[in-house]
Amino acid sequence: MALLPCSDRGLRTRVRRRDPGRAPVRPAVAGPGGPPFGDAYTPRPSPAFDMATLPDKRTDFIEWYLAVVETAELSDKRYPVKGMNIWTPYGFRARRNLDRILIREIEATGSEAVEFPALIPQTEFAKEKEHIQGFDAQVYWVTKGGSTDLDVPLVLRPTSETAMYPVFAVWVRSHRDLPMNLYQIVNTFRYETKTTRPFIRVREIHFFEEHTCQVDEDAATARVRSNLDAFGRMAAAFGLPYVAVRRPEWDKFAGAYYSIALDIPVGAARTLQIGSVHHYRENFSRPYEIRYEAADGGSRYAHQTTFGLSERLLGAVLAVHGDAKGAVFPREVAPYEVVVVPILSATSGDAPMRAATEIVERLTRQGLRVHLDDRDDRPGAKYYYWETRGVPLRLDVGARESSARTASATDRLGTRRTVSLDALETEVEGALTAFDQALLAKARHEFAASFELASTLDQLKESQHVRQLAWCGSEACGHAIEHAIDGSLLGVPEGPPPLDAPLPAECIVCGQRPGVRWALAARPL
RNA sequence: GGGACUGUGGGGUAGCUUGGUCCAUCCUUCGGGGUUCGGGACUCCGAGACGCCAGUUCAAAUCUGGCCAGUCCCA
Repeated sequence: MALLPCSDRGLRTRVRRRDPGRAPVRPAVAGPGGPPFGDAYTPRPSPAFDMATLPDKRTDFIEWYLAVVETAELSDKRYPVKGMNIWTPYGFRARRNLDRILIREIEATGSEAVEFPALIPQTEFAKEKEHIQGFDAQVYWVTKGGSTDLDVPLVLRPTSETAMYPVFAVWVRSHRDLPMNLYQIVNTFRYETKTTRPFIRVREIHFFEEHTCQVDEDAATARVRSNLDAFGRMAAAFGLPYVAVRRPEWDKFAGAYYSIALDIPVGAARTLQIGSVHHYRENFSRPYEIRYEAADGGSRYAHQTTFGLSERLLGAVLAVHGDAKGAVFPREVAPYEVVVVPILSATSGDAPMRAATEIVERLTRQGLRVHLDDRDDRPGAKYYYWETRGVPLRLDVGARESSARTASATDRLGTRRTVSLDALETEVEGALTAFDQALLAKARHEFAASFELASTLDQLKESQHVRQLAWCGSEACGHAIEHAIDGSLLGVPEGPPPLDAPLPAECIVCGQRPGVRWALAARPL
């Protein structure tokens, strides 16, 4: 086979992992002189692998996550540069679906796709002070062309403000040019020094970024709202309950007037930021001279906004929906929505295969992403295989079904039903819709259970959830909260907080200041 | 920026403290044959590794140095 398949032949890896129930295999003592041999050394037990057992999601979240990504073959970690993801055929299918959802929703709000270059001259990159400071430690530099040093070093874009805005300055002339709402989906590069994780923390980021220019602050605020609404529709497609939080001053995007982050709870007491919307006011339009002539003849600076998302959404889908068997995809994200497994035996004849082929053809014509698993393998092996890969719906056709003109449908949450071939299209559609609803309901239930009210500093410290607390808004108290939980003050929720409770009169730290509001705090993943 | 640790077939590992019994163990994977096929089949045959470069030594997966890659901790 010349090309690695994107389906059930799989990549040439099968991941096995240590039985999580086993005692730690590494000796606790490791002297400075090297490996802990001698008396302190206990031989490792021979590894026990069990395909059915992933690490426990509750207790070993990260290990579980990595195992899910590997067994689902969404990514290949065997690349010699840290944090650079390889999109496998199966993973790329998921990524395409991710992009499709983002494109559909953002274009519905009147945004247009563009693409700007990946290399940015140092001179442009350096124009906005806070921005450059925020990214300075994270940029890759291109300093040579061949063996010749470049006159002006080039930055490999960590984000595209500084690539776009010098050009926006040329494009924006009149108030009639506004609003200008543009987005691009490109790769950006950030030199992460912390541990990288597939989809969640990478150095080459598959980045969705919308950049807009508006006539004034109110129009920019309206664009922020519009982005938040659009994100709500995107999140629905991903089946992801989330909370929009206005980040505290010290944690906003470099150069922003304010930042609203989109956070989801994952694992125990952790949160994952899956996107952000920023209001820049004139912070960039002034240094980049993005000015327009207003209706009254005056010259004004544009007010700008940005909206950023990435493949983290895929990580979030895995983190939220995945279970003890592996990945679980909502139908819109799923590489395949339906897999058909013909069940053949010595006595079954070719009727099951004929029925399976008919099903695949009809559902494909219906616009579904369907795959026929006709491998020479046992049915049970195929069931496990597709379950680890998160396929929403599986249709089995054996001798019993084919003679009855039916198929047995099992969704990824375990719901079984029999569908009639006469009404195949509508019944499969119904099963997929029901699956998505059940998945979302499950996610919402877990979302609601992941927050906890903290009324005292002790409660704040001991909570094993995302904390909802009363905060006066001062930076000193904010840092006290962060110190107490060894995490971050995520900020103030936009709209109602996750937990419906009467707002205390006093800040959890200082106990007195006015201006108290609900805030959320957690350890970011 | 400072410190510590790790690197063995495609994946996971044993071997390393005390160099030789290792043309490297086990599980899985991969290729081929046969019997099978309604929840991870069995069997037979075959394939596949000591990160890289030097050094010490009669002898290096094992010791030393450098490099590369990765992980963790502290700033």
